[in-house]
Parts: sequence; C-alpha cells; structure tokens
Amino acid sequence: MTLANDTDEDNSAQPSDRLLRQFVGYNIKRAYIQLQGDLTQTLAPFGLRIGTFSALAVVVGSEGISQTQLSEVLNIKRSGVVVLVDELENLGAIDRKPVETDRRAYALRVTAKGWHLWQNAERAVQLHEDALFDKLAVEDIRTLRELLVRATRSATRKRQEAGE
Amino acid sequence: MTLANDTDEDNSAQPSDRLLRQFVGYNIKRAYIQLQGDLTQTLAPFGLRIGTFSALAVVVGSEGISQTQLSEVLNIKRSGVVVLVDELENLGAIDRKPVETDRRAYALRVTAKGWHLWQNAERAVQLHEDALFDKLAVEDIRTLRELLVRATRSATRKRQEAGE
DNA sequence: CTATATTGTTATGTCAGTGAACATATTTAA
DNA sequence: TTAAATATGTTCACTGACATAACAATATAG
Repeated sequence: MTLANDTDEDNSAQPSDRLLRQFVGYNIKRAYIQLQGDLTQTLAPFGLRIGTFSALAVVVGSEGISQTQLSEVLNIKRSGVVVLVDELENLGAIDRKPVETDRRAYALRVTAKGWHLWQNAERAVQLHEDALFDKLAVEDIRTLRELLVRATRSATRKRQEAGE
Repeated sequence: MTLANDTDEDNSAQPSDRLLRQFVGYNIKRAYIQLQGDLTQTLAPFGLRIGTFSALAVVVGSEGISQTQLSEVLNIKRSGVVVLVDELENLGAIDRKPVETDRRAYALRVTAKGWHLWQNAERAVQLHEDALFDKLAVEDIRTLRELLVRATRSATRKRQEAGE
C-alpha cells in the first residue's frame, strides 16, 4: 500500500504528491489506510482482526450461513474462510453445526459469547469512526466532496437513462 | 482484504453484509478495491504497477528528490523504495544521479522516456477513473454522501474552533 | 450406477510491505 | 581532530492477507 504521508509539516503550495492527489483512487486509499490502521487497534482488545470482525458481522446477520456462502459475501476464497472461522471458533464466538441434509457442509452459528462480543465490538468501532472523523485532513474532505459530486452526477445520468 | 461481493444478484431487503455497511471503513474499502483492481490492469500496458506509478508521479513532481524523501512522501520504508526505484530505472523512466554534496544519496531524475511514460499513464488513469465512476454502485454513492456530510460537519467544527 | 460437481481442508505460492542488520558517508560532540 | 552518533541506500528474512491447486468426503445428474 503506497500513499503519501499525512503529516503536512511542509505546507508548501506544491506538495510532492500533487500529481497523485488528482486521482480518486489515491485519495480513497489515503482515507482507507487511515481508518484501517486505527481500526486494527480498536479491535485488538476484543481479540478480533478486521477479517474476523467482518466474518462475525456476517454470521451474526445471517445465522446458519455456510462457509462457501460466507466466502461469497466476504468476496474471498473458501480456503481463506477456514482461517477466519477457525479463529472465531477458537474465540468461542461461533460454532460449526453439522447440516443434517448435507454432511459436507457446516451451518455457522453465533454463540451467546459471540453475540456479546459482536455487540461490544460493533459499538467500539462506531465510536472509533466517530472520533476518527475529526482527524480527516481538510484536503481529504475537499477531495471527497469532489468525489461525491462526480459520483452523484454519474448516478443522475443513470437515473435519466433508466427514464426516471 | 475482506469485503462484500458487489454482485447484488440477491436484492433482498437484508443483505448479508448489512451490519458491515454501516461502517465508513467498510464502504471506503469497497470503493478502493473496485478502483484498485481495475487500475492495475490500466497500468499494466505501461509496465507500471500502482506503486511504481505513484513513485513516478512523485519524481515527476519533485525532480531531484532523494530516496529517503520519496519514502516519506509515499509513506513507506526506505527499503521498500529501493524496489520501486530499481523497477523504474530498469524501465528507463528515471535515473539515480549521484549528489556531489552528499555521496550517500541519489537525486532521482525523470528521463525523457519517463516523462512520456508519465504523460501517457496519467491520461490513461484519468480516463480509467472517469469511466469507472459509471460503475459505482448507488449504495456506495449513498454512503459517500453520508461520509461527506459527516466530514463536512467535522470541518465546520474545526473552523469554528479556530474562530473563523 | 457412474460421472460430475460441491464442501471444507491443507499445503504452497504470491505480493506488498516491514524490520533488522550492514557498508558507506556525514554530522555532532568532546 | 578525533570519536560517537546519525543518515543513506541496500540486502535479506519475515509477515499478513490473500490466491491456487490438489484432495477426501459427499452430493447430484445423466
């Protein structure tokens, strides 16, 4: 992940990454890295990583989901899900219930412990994001506004095409 | 990188990742992955990766920059810069000019070839991003609007604190 | 019933980056 | 001025978060 440093101790009119800041992808990446780095710390006290947090969220929201289905929702391969489910199972947050009608598959279920874990982690991340918004650089905000304008224009065009 | 699938072939009222969609980080990630995946393909014909593209942009914009400075702008370690500079040098896009006043350091310079490469790549990425905006899911746009509102509120609060 | 497909699993590879150690060169302090 | 501390670029081993490929067990289709 390559992105420019946030610390604008050099507030010259020509930042070294000015040619990159024109790109939405670059600015999105900056925003994401900032959120991600800190989120990892927010989740650590719960024994969760971003991946396991995401997987837990999906299982909480879709009880009985299979690992293959989970891999589709998370957009990763089945082999990657094994690690996440193992980790959540070791935490005692979910369990693999054998499916009677298909002995190859498991139905993933949240335990009582997992439910409480989810509630606490969810609240922590909400607070985390609220706090982090105060730290968004003004430059990022400007770019996000530009992004919004373009995205909205795109959505409007879509609606017009659809004859709305 | 864990994120939910874009293909909303299941347009139920309760998507399996609904608990994740409340988070800005999750939506930012979705947007970034979408942009990033395709950007890699856009850059491939030029022999560039996202990392080398970014490094080239910085050198173009700050001729004579050192590798340590470049690492600070790109927010990666010096050891990571070596790979990028090697790759750009092998492409003939930049060169390492010895600095007379400091024999440890190199001044990174764009070659004529590198300048043309940058111009073509920059244009390609601009076109790429314009085209990609049509593909941004409406849900992402909605979330980005929300993000903007919160970010703007945050910026306003900052200005008020500053007494503007 | 046989051929094909699917589920979860393991082992291995990849890719972008970090961390630690190093040679060389420069700056700071005694 | 010499000695200690610091900075630059480099190498190599390592990590985290995936993907790919092969596999056994099971299920489904022809």
